Amino acid sequence: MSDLLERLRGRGWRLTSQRRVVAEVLDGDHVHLTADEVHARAVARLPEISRATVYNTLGELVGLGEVLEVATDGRAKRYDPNAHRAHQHLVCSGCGAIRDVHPHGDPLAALPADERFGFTVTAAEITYRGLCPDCTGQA
Amino acid sequence: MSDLLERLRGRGWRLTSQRRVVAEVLDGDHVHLTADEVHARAVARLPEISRATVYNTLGELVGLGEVLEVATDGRAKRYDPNAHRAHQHLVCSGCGAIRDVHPHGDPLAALPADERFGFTVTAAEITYRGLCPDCTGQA
DNA sequence: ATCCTAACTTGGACTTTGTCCAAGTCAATA
DNA sequence: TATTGACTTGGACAAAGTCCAAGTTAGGAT
Ligand SMILES: [Mn+2]
Ligand SMILES: [Mn+2]
Ligand SMILES: [Zn+2]
Ligand SMILES: [Zn+2]
Repeated sequence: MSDLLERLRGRGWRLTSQRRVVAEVLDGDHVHLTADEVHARAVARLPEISRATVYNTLGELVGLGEVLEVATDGRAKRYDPNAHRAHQHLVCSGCGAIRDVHPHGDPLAALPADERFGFTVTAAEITYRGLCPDCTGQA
Repeated sequence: MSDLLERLRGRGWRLTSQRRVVAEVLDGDHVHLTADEVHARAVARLPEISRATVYNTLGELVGLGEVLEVATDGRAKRYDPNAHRAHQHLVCSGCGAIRDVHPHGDPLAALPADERFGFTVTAAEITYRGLCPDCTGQA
């Protein structure tokens, strides 16, 4: 993730303390934070950072393909820095926990041509749902 | 969908004009309306129906398994009356159009045991993304 | 080292989507 | 047709996100 800052500089970004902090917060490969969670953690390091800047920066990172937007429920979007290895998500219906998972095969291949209705289909996102070990116990 | 009203009566529902109208609006198998779209169409038939009742009724139908909630973007949830035949969704990234699709194979089968992290996995939702015929033209 | 300025950040107003509640209405049973 | 608990209503409230005018600053130019 530290080379993320390099890549951004290469793209002509001004390296502000705000952007640095957002990048730090997103560090790690199994992180799926909401914008407000990113903001809360950013504030811990840089108390005056605003919500607007967090939203702006996340949006820019998504636009550059450095971060993925994940909408597994109808609630707040989650921001996923693991943008460079294709993966899917396993979500606990009890507590909302999210894990990265790697199903085998190409999910696109399962959609036959006569089910594509003339669309140019470019991606398939799979959300697996179930109960995590903790939530399986207390029904 | 007219037997939906029968099923609901069987479950002890009061058959109010509001619920009847919401059921009528949801009639059809390839409909994916937002709550506000349902409300707008319901108002056309029953001008005094409230947003709260539309939300209540949709929530109840989802709870009964008669309607599915679909969250394909980070925007408003869509309500899908096609709850009795398993299917997935193909979404146009340009205009948001949604089609029901039926990929072959069991999507759950693609997730190996060592990628389940102790979860009891019960469902897999696939969102295929691409451009519809109309949007493929004007880049 | 200092200046300059387009790019960036900020707080708050605003929008969209959805929830909640107290008060009023009505469907269904008797 | 009387009763009553289920249902509906409007509006207040909340969560998630967008937008903007005004202020600040990173980084190139001097
Ligand atoms: Mn992920
Ligand atoms: Mn559908
Ligand atoms: Zn859980
Ligand atoms: Zn389209």
